[in-house]
Amino acid sequence: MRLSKRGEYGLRAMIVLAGLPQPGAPLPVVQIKEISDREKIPGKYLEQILLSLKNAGLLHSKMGVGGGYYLAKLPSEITLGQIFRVLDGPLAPIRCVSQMAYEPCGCPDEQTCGLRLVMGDVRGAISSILDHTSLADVSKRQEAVRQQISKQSL
Amino acid sequence: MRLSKRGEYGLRAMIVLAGLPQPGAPLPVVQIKEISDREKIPGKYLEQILLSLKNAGLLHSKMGVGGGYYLAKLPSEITLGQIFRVLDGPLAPIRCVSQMAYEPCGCPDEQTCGLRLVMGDVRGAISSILDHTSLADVSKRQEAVRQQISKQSL
DNA sequence: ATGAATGTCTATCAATGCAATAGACTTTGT
DNA sequence: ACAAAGTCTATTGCATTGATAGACATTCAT
Repeated sequence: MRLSKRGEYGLRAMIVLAGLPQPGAPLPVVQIKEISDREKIPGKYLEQILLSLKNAGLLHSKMGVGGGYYLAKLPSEITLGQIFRVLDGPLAPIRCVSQMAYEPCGCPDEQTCGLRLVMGDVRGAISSILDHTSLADVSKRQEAVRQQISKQSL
Repeated sequence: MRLSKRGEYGLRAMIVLAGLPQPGAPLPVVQIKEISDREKIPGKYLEQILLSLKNAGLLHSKMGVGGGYYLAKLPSEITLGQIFRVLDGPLAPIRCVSQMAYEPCGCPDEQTCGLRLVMGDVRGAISSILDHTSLADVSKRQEAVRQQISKQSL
């Protein structure tokens, strides 16, 4: 049940983009290099990943001096599920329970297939997290943890 | 978030083993060929899979004429999580949230890493299903669905 | 207009893992 | 002794993954 490096890097990058201290301007534009340094991700690889995310409509970019990437929507409007699907495909562990990419699996009877019943639950559980957690939720949660920690250290 | 064929075949096979109509004898012994025919799994591949499951202590076997495989414990004592881990490794999407195979992931601060917080939830959700669903639970559920269906057809 | 800074695009590569196949070997029952 | 099962190890083809490379396009400052 593994998240690929592609997916991992992409999610990390989007979380950084969403969490960066916003300068007065409405659009915090960040360069690839800034993100790859911060998160220790190979720059050239991250390049491809951000490009995919851009082509999927989750990021916008600006070329040239002072350019970089910025979120295409508000952090509260981008879910981790959207990001994941762009980079790693369907959430479902097995295609016959996928909502976005269903395909029959050839078992004798799909309706009563035990594996399918359980994997349907798993897909649902994963989706209920990733499709209902936005980048804004992640930032909030990080902040909450930070406060928790500073409270304990008193 | 994909289940490998190995994992899929192994889970299917174990579910079959657990669900087979039990002849009077305490141990329903089933041959590889029987399972591979029923579930349309390449026989030689299934062989390796069942062997792994045996070496992991989830199956027992009997060689020679009239031999085959049978569950090493009661269906209620074998969880899908156990089977999954033997064939596909840790449940966690990312190693830094794995209970069985933890490894640091090198992010700046693990405690406040947004990705880690969310993937921890995902791991928990998957585990709460697979580690709390036994082969007996699967059989019960299949039976329930069958009854549901026959009720509707009236 | 020029040049530097940035993103865009496509190709390529090595390594790995996956799915499957093959075949020789061992044990057991009759 | 033979046939029916599981055991074990090697091999193979193929796709995917993670990464690197380099030529190209756009933008801005001067």
